Amino acid sequence: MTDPDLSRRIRDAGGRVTTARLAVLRCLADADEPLTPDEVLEHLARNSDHVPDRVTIYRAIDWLAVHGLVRRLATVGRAARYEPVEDREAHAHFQCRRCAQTRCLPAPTPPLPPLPPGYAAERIELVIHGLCAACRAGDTP
Amino acid sequence: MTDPDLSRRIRDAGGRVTTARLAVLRCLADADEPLTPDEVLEHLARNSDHVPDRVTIYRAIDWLAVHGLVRRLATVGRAARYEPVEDREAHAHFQCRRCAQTRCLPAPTPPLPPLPPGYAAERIELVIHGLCAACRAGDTP
DNA sequence: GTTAAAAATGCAATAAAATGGCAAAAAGGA
DNA sequence: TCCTTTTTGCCATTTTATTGCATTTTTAAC
Repeated sequence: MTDPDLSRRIRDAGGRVTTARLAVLRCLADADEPLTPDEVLEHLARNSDHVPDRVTIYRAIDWLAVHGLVRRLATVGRAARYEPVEDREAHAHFQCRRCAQTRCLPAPTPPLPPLPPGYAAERIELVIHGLCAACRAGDTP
Repeated sequence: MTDPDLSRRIRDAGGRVTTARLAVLRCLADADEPLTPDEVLEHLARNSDHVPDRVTIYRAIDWLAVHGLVRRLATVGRAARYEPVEDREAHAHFQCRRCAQTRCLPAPTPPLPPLPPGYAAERIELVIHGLCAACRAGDTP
């Protein structure tokens, strides 16, 4: 997705197109796995000249999440992870219990189970826990 | 599950049966939804005379998790949530995006999607995101 | 292009959740 | 009961995230 496209998405969501928002969205869109705010910061520190403050990253991600351009995932690790909301959708996430790596897996969304009365479902997430290839190759289970 | 049963599970896992471990396991087993370490502490503070230190709770939960008596869930909120590992298994979790309440839902475990080579799946978790009845009843979406 | 209002950012301080080190206390077998 | 090992409590520290406020940037109007 090109920068003008991303800018447009931000403007359509009713916000100002700022360097930070664009850079964060760009970063998440380019990454092939969900990132933590700190990972986003690292990426920007490596690939941009002007690196936004950590707080700005948090606020940009939060704004993007509230406006539906980005999604916060359920994670087992300590830090939150975010991925861009795109069309490809319908995928699951694998989480390594050793290194906390999180990656996307192609998988159909399972059917929605019945909810208690009054509850409203908005999204369904499938998390596969286990060991990634690298961690399984290394010793200690 | 009775206390002797829980003690037995701890001893069988190869650890000492301590007040803290027993109390934490008891607390998680009695709760009808997954709890955070702080919630466990609150429960114990209300229902016991000797309240273990917060750090002890963390360590007890961790020990129970490492030894398979308790399970850490994937959460969207900041704090980790744990549930006891029992037989009833095969259930999903609903997470309210407003109040962060997490509750168990009866739901079949979906089929395991194909993993990249070298990856090993150990558990599959289904998280339903949405609004609980209470939060939906209250105003602002 | 200026300019002014509104929105976003940077910085410092603070909060929340979790972890590490170490001496004191408790478990469990002899 | 005594001894060894494991666990606990307390304090300090780390990691992750949030808040307040002055300054800067964005954007729309001129």
